[in-house]
Amino acid sequence: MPPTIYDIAKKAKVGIGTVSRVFNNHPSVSKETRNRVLHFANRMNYHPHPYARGLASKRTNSILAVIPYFTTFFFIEILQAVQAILAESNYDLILHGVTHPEHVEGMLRKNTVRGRVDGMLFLSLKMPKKFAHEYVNSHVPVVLVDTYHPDFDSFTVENVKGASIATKHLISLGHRRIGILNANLESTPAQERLQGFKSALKEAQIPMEQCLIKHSTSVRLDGFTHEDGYGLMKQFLALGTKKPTAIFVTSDIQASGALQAMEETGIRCPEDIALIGFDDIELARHIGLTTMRQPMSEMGTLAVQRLFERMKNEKLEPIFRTFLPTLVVRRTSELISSREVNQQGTRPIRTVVQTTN
Amino acid sequence: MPPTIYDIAKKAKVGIGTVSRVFNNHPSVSKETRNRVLHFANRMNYHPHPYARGLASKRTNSILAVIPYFTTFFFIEILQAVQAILAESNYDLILHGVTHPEHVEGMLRKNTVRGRVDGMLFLSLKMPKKFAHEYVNSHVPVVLVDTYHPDFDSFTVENVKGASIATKHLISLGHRRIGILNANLESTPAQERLQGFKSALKEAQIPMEQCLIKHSTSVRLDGFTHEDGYGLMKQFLALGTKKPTAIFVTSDIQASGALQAMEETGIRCPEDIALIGFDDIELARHIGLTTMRQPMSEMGTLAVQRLFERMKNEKLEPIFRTFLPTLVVRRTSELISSREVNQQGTRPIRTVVQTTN
DNA sequence: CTGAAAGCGCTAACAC
DNA sequence: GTGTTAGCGCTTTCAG
Repeated sequence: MPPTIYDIAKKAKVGIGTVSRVFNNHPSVSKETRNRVLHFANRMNYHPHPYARGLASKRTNSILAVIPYFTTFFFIEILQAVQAILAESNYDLILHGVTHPEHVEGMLRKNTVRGRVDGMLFLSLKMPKKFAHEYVNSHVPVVLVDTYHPDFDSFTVENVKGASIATKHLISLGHRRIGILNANLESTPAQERLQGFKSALKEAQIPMEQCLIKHSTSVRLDGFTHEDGYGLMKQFLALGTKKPTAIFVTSDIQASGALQAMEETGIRCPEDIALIGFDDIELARHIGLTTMRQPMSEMGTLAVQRLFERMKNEKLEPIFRTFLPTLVVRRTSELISSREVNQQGTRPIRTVVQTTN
Repeated sequence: MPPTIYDIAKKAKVGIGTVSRVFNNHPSVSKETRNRVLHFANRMNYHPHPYARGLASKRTNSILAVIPYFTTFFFIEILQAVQAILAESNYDLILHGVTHPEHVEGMLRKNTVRGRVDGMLFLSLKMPKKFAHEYVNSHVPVVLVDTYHPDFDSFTVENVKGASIATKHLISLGHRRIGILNANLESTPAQERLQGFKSALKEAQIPMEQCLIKHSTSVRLDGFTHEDGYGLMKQFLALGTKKPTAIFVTSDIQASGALQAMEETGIRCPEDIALIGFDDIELARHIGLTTMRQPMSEMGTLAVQRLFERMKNEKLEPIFRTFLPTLVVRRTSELISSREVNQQGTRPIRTVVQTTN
């Protein structure tokens, strides 16, 4: 049986209250008694029981991260940043990957309303109305990432602008027949990226062609998958002479599928069709994919920091912070004419990060 | 203030014990009262407080996963399987990525000894002696994954055999000058894979050449990184005529770096140098890398299942289960002579999984 | 500065 | 079957 506060109180010849104060860094403990308590606590290897503490104090020292599908790179990279900060602050990270959107509500009720955690990071999912209301009233600290709700702090990516920058990049390379390989239009990012794509074309006065606009109808991961990229690219390649010369693909993972389809068909990239992705997951670097980098690590960091602030200060006005993706130029959008050639006649993979305004 | 067991007991005109029994599926509650309780509980949106429950019952309904470096694909894929099972069973997953091995002890003490969790999954880290002893004595359920200790259930990969199979695959393709691009030899998997490599060469009576054996000295992720693969491959390529015709790379992520180095230098794969990796992370499929597949999902699943068993039944004898990696043949080890060529003159990416004995 | 006492919300005997 | 009661280990007044 691990020692309790009583055991160490007895040894140190003090009341349990004093022991408690010591472990909560309460100022009104004499240095002397404090040291004595610490001494015995240490000797007996005492550690406060988190649940007892949680029950009595209503603080749990842990936060909940709710993410869709546990597996995606995007979330992994965000959570990595989150976890780093939490570890420093002695907080636990509880992770809930929701597979079916309809599971969200039950999970929320169980975990947040009943003092399971001190705060919640809610990523990429629609916050149910019912809960939005309840959280605001009951002061449960919530921070949203990659999703928006007026009543909460939100950290989101500027998908529209990002898509527009991506498209303009292709235009600046001289492309005029530009396609978009999109995910499922049910998802907000997919909608926004389509919008950015269209606006860029419009601005450049390039007419839109319906056959160059393709999107996934798959529900799995909202179509942000290798397979969807592969399949849709096959459709593009079947277009014959009406093929685009460049394509904006709405995620790196789809782009990797698209590249595979091209390789199989003998269509070269960027010579025949240039490609630009979205996300800048690690994979993008490995396959030399030009893409729009989302500042995942930064978003994760800022989101937790904000959550901590909110946990300290009940009533902060919600802030809405937005991140602009950055253009990262790699091989799949190299300008053919200016391409560097080395001794062996091959192209080096290199990464150029451009700061966009 | 959320309703407590007292609130709903009052409404339902029963004692709190009865309410408690209802929520713990205790058999001795009449169907009638049970329904009445449930009715009011539902109406008042009652949910038991996890911490109060944990304090009183000594069960927390959550398990801890301790992993090194939060980011690696290998762990992500294992945890994905873990999380899937936990979600079904209504358990919470608490995640601790340890960045510095010396942090392990403090973390362990804080979380497991004091009833923070019901059980622990311990991945890829050395279990400190002190704790091994303590856990066994205090009956804390622990299951190890990708690491071994005689006192606990362990699920590990047969690195030696896997490496041997990989090497034999290259030999069977006709290669005789075979190199190994290894991670940091400090790490156990690196040692074991080197051992398997050597034994396969020996068995085939191929003399070993020191210049074909290279390993990382980097500490970051024990050298299992893209950068290390890139750097070491550059060294191989500098070997000139003494270059190997095939290389066993000890992880997919290193192989991706190696491939990049080859591309930059104009060395073709598999024509000039064939490659085989280890892991079969998602990336491997995307870049057409032949590799040894580790059954990560299966390991994760079996590990939690075993953990659950152990949580139910205090005193089980530790089991030691081992997984044999499977050869997955893709483009980087294609047999040049028998390669399929399609109309466009390009090679299709295809995956062949071979069952090995 | 410190001890005593009253809970936090629930579980688990123990009676009836 | 069901109510009652004593904790689980800690925090937090309230006195002194």
